[in-house]
Amino acid sequence: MPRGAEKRQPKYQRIAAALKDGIASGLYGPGDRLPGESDLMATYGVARMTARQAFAALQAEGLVEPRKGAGVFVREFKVGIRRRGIQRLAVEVWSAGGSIWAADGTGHDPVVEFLGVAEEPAPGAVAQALGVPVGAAVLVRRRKFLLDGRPVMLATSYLDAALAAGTPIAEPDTGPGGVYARLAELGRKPVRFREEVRSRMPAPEEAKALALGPGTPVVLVCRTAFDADRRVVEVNEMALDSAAYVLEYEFDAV
Amino acid sequence: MPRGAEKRQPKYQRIAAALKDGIASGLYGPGDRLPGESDLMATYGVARMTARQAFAALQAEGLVEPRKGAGVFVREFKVGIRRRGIQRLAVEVWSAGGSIWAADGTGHDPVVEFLGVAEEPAPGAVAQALGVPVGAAVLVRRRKFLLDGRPVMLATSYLDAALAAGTPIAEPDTGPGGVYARLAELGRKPVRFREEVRSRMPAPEEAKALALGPGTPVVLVCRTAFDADRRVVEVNEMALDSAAYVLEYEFDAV
DNA sequence: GAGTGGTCTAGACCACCAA
DNA sequence: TGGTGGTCTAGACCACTCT
Repeated sequence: MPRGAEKRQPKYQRIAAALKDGIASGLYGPGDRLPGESDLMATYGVARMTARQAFAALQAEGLVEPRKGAGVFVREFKVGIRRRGIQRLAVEVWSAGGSIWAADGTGHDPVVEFLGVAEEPAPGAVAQALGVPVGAAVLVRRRKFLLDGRPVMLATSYLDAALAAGTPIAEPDTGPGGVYARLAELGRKPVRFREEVRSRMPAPEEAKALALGPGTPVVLVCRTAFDADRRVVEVNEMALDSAAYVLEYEFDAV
Repeated sequence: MPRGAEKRQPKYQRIAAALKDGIASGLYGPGDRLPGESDLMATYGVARMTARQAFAALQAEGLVEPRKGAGVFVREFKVGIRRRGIQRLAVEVWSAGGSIWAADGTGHDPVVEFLGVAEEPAPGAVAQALGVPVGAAVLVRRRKFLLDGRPVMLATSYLDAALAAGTPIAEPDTGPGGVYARLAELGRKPVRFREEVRSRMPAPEEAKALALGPGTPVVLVCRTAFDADRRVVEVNEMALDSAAYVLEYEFDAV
């Protein structure tokens, strides 16, 4: 084999690969502390910035998490919330006054932190979906969901202000069955839903609000609710901690 | 207010924020070149590593993309593929010999790069789902999908080898309607699907195979296909370029 | 108080790209 | 060929955590 043809790989990548092996092999388990920067400097005979680059590569993959003053630790993944996209929105769930979350099978409901409700001018895409003029007032409800004290989702719900103003929908607590039950009482019962799912890296504000470690993407779910006349009654934009969620959609082939 | 209480923000974050403003305001549009490292050093009077840290922060958000020898450029997002999770798997699509992708509305089918088919011992989770003993031979089909020459998805399909071996399913080209049409001919027609959706940062191999820039997550879709007896006939694990895809699920509330 | 990671400096050599 | 980003060194001071 040709001499010196394969050896070209940056030092920091070799160090990162070695650490990754240690994680994969179980030498370092979830929550364990990895060798520190000075350990790597001594072990591999490199400068500190090189050791830091190795850690940066692992952070970018979301495998490790540095803690100031303590060390670098193997990520512990949160318990997955299994979000059953279709069953959870079945009419009987919310029409019976139940929480949509009960269908998610976590065993216990999350804490909802209410961040506010307000009338605001509609963003372009939302206005178009709701069928109101761009800039028209829409009711905006913002909430944060926490499970075991950890934030897992941010949700922003948009409704036609002409429809929802003055109803319990504009209150912090919308009552049993939530917004959908109230919409049904207003004669605008949601009968069909569309969820669009995307993913990207979080903006710094999102990372802070969800307490995301480096290398953790957010999953964006945009749900549109339709009534029997195919009119849009709600648009709900959610940002989920990708380390906390599995989205499940189960359906028949016809 | 307390003196000196607010001014504490690292230089590299201030520089990153200034660049981000430039992107948000349209000063730097998609594909534009940003000021280089030496520009930042001169403009802000910082060392090179500090300027690089600022760029690293933007890369982690997936906003910019460095090109060796050329500069740092604002990311251009790919055209979104709208993947209609439910309609695309309707029986009539593949039973008529059509491509599942035709329902995705991109206007043109992707190129499929066949990476191989083989019998391999089943990974634990797959074996359990397929109802075969752990380590039993399963048929594994690996493919890469490209749109306009760019890779957008990796797919690994698992089937019971006892069922699929010796059939067109074990061939590179499975014929009109694909694997599902062949399963139907074998009396194991898929009638129900479950898709589980996750997201995380890619491993280096995935990033390379999908030509992902830094700061681009992958969306993982694990599809399980059931026949009329609720037996699992296929498990398909897919890794999607999150910058190329929007997943859509539309369903009734009952 | 000792050790950790966070930030920052001031240099260096290299491979790659564009003019 | 000149400028770009990629890698790397050898120091420095700081805030924080742990004990």
